[in-house]
Formats: sequence, C-alpha cells, structure tokens
Amino acid sequence: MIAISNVSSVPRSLPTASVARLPRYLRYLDQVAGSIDVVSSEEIADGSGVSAVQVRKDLSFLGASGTRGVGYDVATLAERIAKALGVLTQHGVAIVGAGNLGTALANYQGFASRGFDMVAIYDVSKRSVGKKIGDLAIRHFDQFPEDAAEFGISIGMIATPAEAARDVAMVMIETGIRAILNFAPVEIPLVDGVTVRRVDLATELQILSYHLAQS
Amino acid sequence: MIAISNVSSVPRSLPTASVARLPRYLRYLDQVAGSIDVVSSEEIADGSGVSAVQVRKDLSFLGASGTRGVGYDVATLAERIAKALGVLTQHGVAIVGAGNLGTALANYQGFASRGFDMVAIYDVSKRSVGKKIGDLAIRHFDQFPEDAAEFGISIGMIATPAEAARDVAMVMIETGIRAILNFAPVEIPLVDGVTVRRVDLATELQILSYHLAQS
DNA sequence: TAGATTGTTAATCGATTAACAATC
DNA sequence: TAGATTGTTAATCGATTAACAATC
Repeated sequence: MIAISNVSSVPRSLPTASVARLPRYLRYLDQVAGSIDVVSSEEIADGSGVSAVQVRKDLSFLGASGTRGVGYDVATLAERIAKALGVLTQHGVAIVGAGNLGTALANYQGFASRGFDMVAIYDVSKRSVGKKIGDLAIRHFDQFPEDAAEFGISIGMIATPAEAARDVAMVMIETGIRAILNFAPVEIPLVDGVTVRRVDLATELQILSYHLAQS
Repeated sequence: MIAISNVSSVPRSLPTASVARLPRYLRYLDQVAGSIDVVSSEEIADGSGVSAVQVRKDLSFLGASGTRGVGYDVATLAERIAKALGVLTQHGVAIVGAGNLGTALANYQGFASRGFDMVAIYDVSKRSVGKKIGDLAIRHFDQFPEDAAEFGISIGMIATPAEAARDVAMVMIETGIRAILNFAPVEIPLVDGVTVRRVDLATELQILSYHLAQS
C-alpha cells in the first residue's frame, strides 16, 4: 500500500484554540515592527500573555518559520500569520443596528488596519435611516440583500435588539453571508458553511461573577 | 490513614467550559419560565445551542437536580444555576471610558435583570466629566479609588482607548477590584486573585476571516 | 410494567505542557 | 565550540461524547 502524504507547508486547518491566539501574536508583532527585526518565542509570549511553548507550538502549525538559536523574523512571521488568518485580503464589513452599540462599532478605529473595511450600516427606524455615522449614511435594512454583492459585504455584524437578531441573521445567511459576529443575546441556528461568533456581555459578566463567588 | 471526603453538594469549582455555558442555560430558562414548569435536557439543549449530553453533564456538576423520566423543574434549576454563578447577590459595575463604547455599555439593558447594577461611569476628559448618561453623571477617574467601596464596585469595565487601558487596570487592581472586563486591545498583567476577561473585536473579526479563508 | 429521561462511568478526542533533539 | 532557541515527539491533562444503568 502506498500512502501519499500531504506536503503543503500551510495546513488546511489549524486547531481552533491556536486560531484564537494568532491575532494576539499578530498584534504584538505589529507593535514591535518598527523597533526590532527578530523576536524570540519568549518575547512573543510575554507580549501576548501566552506561554512560550504554546507560542512555538501554534507557530509550528503554520509551518516552521523561525531560526534556531535566533528567533523569528518579525516581518516574515507577521505576514505568515496574516496570511493564515486570511487578513491579507480585504473583507467588507456591514453593521446592522445603528443604536449605541452599532454606532460604537462603526466608530471603532483599528478595523481598517487589518484588512477590514466598514462598508455599510443598516437600521430599520425612519428616524435613523439617512443619518450619517462617520462618513457612512445609515441605510434601510431592506436594502441589505441587493447591497451585499455590490458593496462586497463578507462579514455581517448584528447589533440589533434581541428580538430582531434572528431575522437579521436569516436574511444575512440567505444573502450568502458566511461570517457573522452577533452581539445580541440570541442563538443563531447553525447553518452549514456559516460561521457565527457571539460577543455576549451578559455571559461575560456572569462568568466574572462566578469567579468572584469562588474566592 | 483516614481520608475525610468533601460531601458538599455544590462543588467548589466547576470546569471552566461548563461555567461559560451556564449563562446560556439560564437565559433559556428565563425565557420559558412563564410558560412551562418542567424542561428536558433536550429542550435546554435546543434552546441554547448545546448538545443534550453536554447539558446534563454540566448540570450534574451543580449536583443532581432533575427527575429521571421527567426533566428539570424550571424555577429550581434557574435558581440553582444563578446561585452557582453568584448572580443571586448584587454586583456593582463601573465603566471607565465614556466614549461610544462606554456609552453603549452604560445604556445596555438587561444588565439589571441578573444581579448587575451599573453604579458609575468614569472618564478623564473635561468635556465629558459631569455629563449625564441615562441617570449617571460621568465622574472623573481620579475619584475611582474613593468611590469603589462607597458605591460597592466589584466589577470594572475598561472601555478606554488602548493607551489608557493598562493604567486603568492597575488602578482598579490596586483599589481591590477583582473582576475586570476589558474591551481595549491590550494585555492586562496577571495578578493573583484577579479575573480579567477580554472582549476583543479585532480578534473576533480575524477569527471569522480565518474561517472565510478556509472554505 | 413500559417509556422516558436523568446521571454516571468509561472511552475518545483535542489541547497543553514537558522533555529533548535539532541546529543556528 | 558553546550558548541559545526552535520545532517535534511524547506525556499529561481536561473536555466531550458514547454507552448504559438508575429510576421516575
């Protein structure tokens, strides 16, 4: 029997835990990019709150890129991580819900830095539609499906009240959006090929509460 | 040799992964509390996007509370989870940073529902200090240390720009705050007895980007 | 009793850490 | 060569899932 081994240097998929840490390494590398050229796993570890072994293990999944006895070239490594995360290509981001949170998200700086491009913000209230946030005018959510392709929306953020979140998600998914960041405290049904991440304030507070209760 | 076993029914500490799921169960139970008295692990699972075995396993860590062949009493279970999470007692929450995000957080409803009480919001800019958000006047962050005990602040939220976040965290920690929710893209040094959780928009987007790149 | 559903034990899986060989 | 640091293999740990006994 002959086994044909896969020798591509960047593996098709990384452990999910590693993926979640890569952005932190990338941020550290961005920070030091001006001042140093080479960093050790120890330095990356200190700068990103992870152990040095963990850093090396994570980076090894990307394919070896350091030099033994020396460290990692900052620019090379940053590019490698950025490539693995897919942030070398541009992603159009749309926010749905132009309340306090939606507005905060729209004004958030440090998006653009890494491949993310805020292309539209939506609401349904007559009062908000048409108003400007930064240099984006709030559009009616009914327009989302036709806008999606034209504006190149590939990531949708849900910043609506809980009641509306599920419907918004369904429209996004039907429109072909495959990545959703949901800030509403609502379960979005799993759909094949669609990644939904949730940022949930109430949950975070309750986890903190648990830890307070423990000690 | 005599081993003295610990027989308290609620264990001192739960697996961290379970803790993170408990708030979702609690939310589902709150939703159905009016309409049904008893739920099965299957229903909880459907309502919170987790498998039924997982639900039963998690709940078993809290000490058995269901009835075989029947299910879980909604009120009893909700109380039990709330107790384990420590949300039966009230927690004072303070926000530092009264920009877009801080304002969004301050206006966030559904805090109060579960033991969390927004008690103060801080900033350092002369323009904002004194202004009102809802019924809280923005206070100068210099006052934080003296306010902490008086206002009963036990959870601090950092919604400042990245540059200020670390210093704010240090002040909080020195003041004796033991639970911090950090929205700034900055590492907070680990301090014994202090739990820091981070909500990081840029990381979330990069994780979504990774999944987009995969498929 | 039969059907339903919990709660637990054992098996599997994945992630972290330890140890160390490779090599600059 | 000696010192430093990576990258990998093996060991450990923790979390999830499967199987099933307990019991309403």
